[in-house]
Order: sequence, then C-alpha cells, then structure tokens
Amino acid sequence: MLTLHIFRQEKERVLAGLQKKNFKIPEIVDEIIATDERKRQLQQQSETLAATLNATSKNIGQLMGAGKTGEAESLKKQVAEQKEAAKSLQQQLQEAEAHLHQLIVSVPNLPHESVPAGTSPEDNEVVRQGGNMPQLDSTAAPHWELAQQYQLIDFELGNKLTGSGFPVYRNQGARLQRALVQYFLDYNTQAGYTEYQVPLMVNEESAYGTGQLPDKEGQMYHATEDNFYLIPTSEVPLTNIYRDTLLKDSELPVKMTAYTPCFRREAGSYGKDVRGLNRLHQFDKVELVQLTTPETSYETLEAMVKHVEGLLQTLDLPYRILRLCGGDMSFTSALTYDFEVYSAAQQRWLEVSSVSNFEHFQTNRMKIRYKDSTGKTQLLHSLNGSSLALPRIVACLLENHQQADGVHLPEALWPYMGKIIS
RNA sequence: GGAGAGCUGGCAGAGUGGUCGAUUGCGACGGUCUUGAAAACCGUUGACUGUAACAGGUCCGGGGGUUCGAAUCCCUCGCUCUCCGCCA
Repeated sequence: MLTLHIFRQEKERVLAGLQKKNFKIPEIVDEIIATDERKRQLQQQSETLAATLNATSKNIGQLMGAGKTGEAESLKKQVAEQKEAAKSLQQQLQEAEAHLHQLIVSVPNLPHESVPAGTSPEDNEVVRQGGNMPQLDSTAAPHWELAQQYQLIDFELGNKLTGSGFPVYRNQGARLQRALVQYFLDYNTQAGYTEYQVPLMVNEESAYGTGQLPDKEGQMYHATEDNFYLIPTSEVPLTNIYRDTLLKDSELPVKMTAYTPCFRREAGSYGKDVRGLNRLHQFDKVELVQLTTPETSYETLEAMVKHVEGLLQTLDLPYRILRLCGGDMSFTSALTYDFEVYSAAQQRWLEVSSVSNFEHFQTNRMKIRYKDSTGKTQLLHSLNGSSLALPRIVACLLENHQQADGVHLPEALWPYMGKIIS
C-alpha cells in the first residue's frame, strides 16, 4: 500500500508509474485525492467538536467536585445535544476512511525507473545468462521419467494420499530434498542471514500484511474452523515477524532466511505447466527476506541477486536473469528479477527464484519502521527472494546432469548427498 | 476441552467512574562532581495524527456498548498464567 503522501505530493509520478504497470483505472488517483480531502475536512470538524465536548466534560467534573450540582446538570443537557452531531460526524469520517483505504489498497506499487515497459513475459529484459548448456543426446529423458526410473518420486502415491500436486519423495529422492534444503540454508547463513523456523499457518492479519489478502484469497488454503491460512511462501511469516515494530538504526539491516513447505491452490493451471515437478500444490522453498533503510534497498537488491546467482553457479545449472517488465511484475513489487534455469530435456526455461524490492509497499501496511540518525521515524524497505524453490531445481538437476550410469550431482552437494544417483 | 486469574509506557509495577496519557522504581540519555570511572545529586525520556509553528485529536491486548465523562463498569474476541482432562 502506497503512502497517501505520494498521491498528494507526486501525482504525476504515480500516474506515470501506473501506466507502466498497465493499471487499468488511473481515475482512481483523483478519487483518492478527493476522498482524502473530504476525510480531512470531516476529521477537522469532528476533532474540533470532540475538543469542545472534552472540555465541557472536564468542566462538569470540576463543578461536581465543587458541589455545584445545578450548573453541572444544565451543562449535561447542553452536551447531550452536541453528542448527536459528534456521532454523525464520526460515522461520516469512518465511512470516508474506509472508502479511502479500500481505494488505496487497490493501487499497485509503482515500478522503479529501471523497469522496462511491456505487457507480457516476452517484454521482460534478459540481464545476463550463465552456466553451461548441457549437450544431451536425443534419448534424454524428462525428469518425471528419471524420477520413476530411479524411484525418487511417486506422483501416483501422492494422488492416493491427497491429490494431484502432492508428490511423495522416497529414498534418494527424499534424501536429495533434505540435502538441498540443508545446503541452501548453510549457504545463506554463511552470508549473514539468520535462520528461522516459522509457523506454516498464519492468521488473517499476517496474510493481509504481506498482501496475500485481499487480492489472492483464492490462492491460499484456508482452515476455516480457526481462520488460519496455509502459507504460500515463508515470506509471509518472516516479514510479519517485524509487523508493528520500531527498529533501531543499529539493528539494521535485518537479514532472515527460512526453509518451509509452501502451499498453493494454483487454481486455473493446466497442461504441460503442471507436468511432473513443474507446478505443485505443496513444494519446498528456502526464502530470503531483508529489511533495509530506503537509501540502501537497491544496493541490497543487487547483492541479493548476486547471492542467488552464486548459489545457482555452484549447482552447475544453465540460468538466466530477467528484469521483469511493468506488465509482468507482481502487484506489490517495485523491481523484480526472475531467475530461470534451463531444462534441457523439456527444452524450456523454468522460474526458480524471484527477487524483489517492495520499497515501503509492504512496510507501510505493516508499520515496520525505524528511527533514523536524526531521530525521525521512517518506513523501512522490504525485499525478498527465493534461494531457491526446490522442485524445478530438482527437475533441472536430474535432466541436465543425466548420464548413462546415473545422475551426476554437482560438487557442492557431495558433502550432503554423495556424487551420483543411480 | 473444562474451571479460575490476568493483559497498563523499553522493563517492573500502581491506579476500580472526573484536573490520568497515566504515581513510583529500574533502565536509557544529558548535566554537576571526578584525572577517568563508580556513587550521589539535578534534569530529560511512548507512539500515531495534525499544524508554517502552536493548538487540537487518538491510543492502558483487539472490537463494540453504558455514561456529560471509561485504564476503571458491561459484552465479545484474542493472548498469557494456574489447576483438571487429553496427549507427541
């Protein structure tokens, strides 16, 4: 959620940004400014009246204390009339506030100046490419066949236990999951991230804080009895750790990492997108979250990109980094880099990480603030990124590193897993 | 799941209808004293909103109610603690 300040002070920038993001209803900006104007007027009237009432009530108290009951009684009658007006004003004010809030949460974040214009994934900008493309012969198998051949993953069994998109990993398959999680967490904590274990269900307030509610309600599993949501990413609990907190300069930057399963309903997906490990309802992910000062957030974003890139390099996978165009970016992001790895056997790029700067879009809603060196309270910037989502990494490891005698794992995984799956 | 007790400023802890946004202690910050430190003494010390700056408004777990007036009374939800039950 953007700050009102921006609408009032930088209307032109807001309009330009919304256009780049292909936001359909720019009139909303004028409506926000007008509603805010009205809200302020009501607030002023309401508070002036409240001040009078407060003073009168205090007066009554004093008169009662002094034993002047008659005078107190006549004041009471006077106040009773004003109360009606106060109530009505307050109600109007509340309505205006609610309306304003509803308008403002429907406006997406503004894109950073470096975000390319565009409407679809084709308009994303390839920043750079790395790793070596594997030379596979025509008999190369997709990961779902390899998973069956080496008995790593049982999709059918998952269907029996739960439904599609909930695979069962076993033997070397289960071991590989554990190895990857451990390796990723070690890599992150060595870079100064603090490791967390967080709840896999969150309440409404947390889901709202990171922006899953109200927009993406249908994408989360909902435990209605207790009104909890299964997390679609550990970004939700991690970022909410600092909801409603005021940080000191010395506590910054906050760097957190966590492994959790992620749960997504993925309503509307079908076809080759959901084949094998490409898209699941439950999958494992190691996440990074940072909170920084506004001045350093873009440096931090670049550092996070380097960090994730380094991880991909140690896995010896061909990858590319994209800067998402305005139309392909998420509602909450100001600048997003997507990481894709190339699946040789499927001959397609698969997204394995998304690293974003949200600026103050999330922290404004969650009231995550700090005191700067001059003692002034300011909103922090929040950033996050995956490092990494497991299923597609597993898919690409299997496909790209397959050889006649088995799957040869990258050296980084040897301490956790051994050298070969056969 | 059942019964009871609680939730107040960074922390501890008073306050049970009216000059209470809140006594006091600790902590923190500044000062006096000291070569420096400690001790002692003096002072400062919540957030949000609003203003050019004052003023004003809101906040005593969340929400609602009673009242001219609520930290204080009532309802409701959440959380913590104690006991019972169940349990990895």
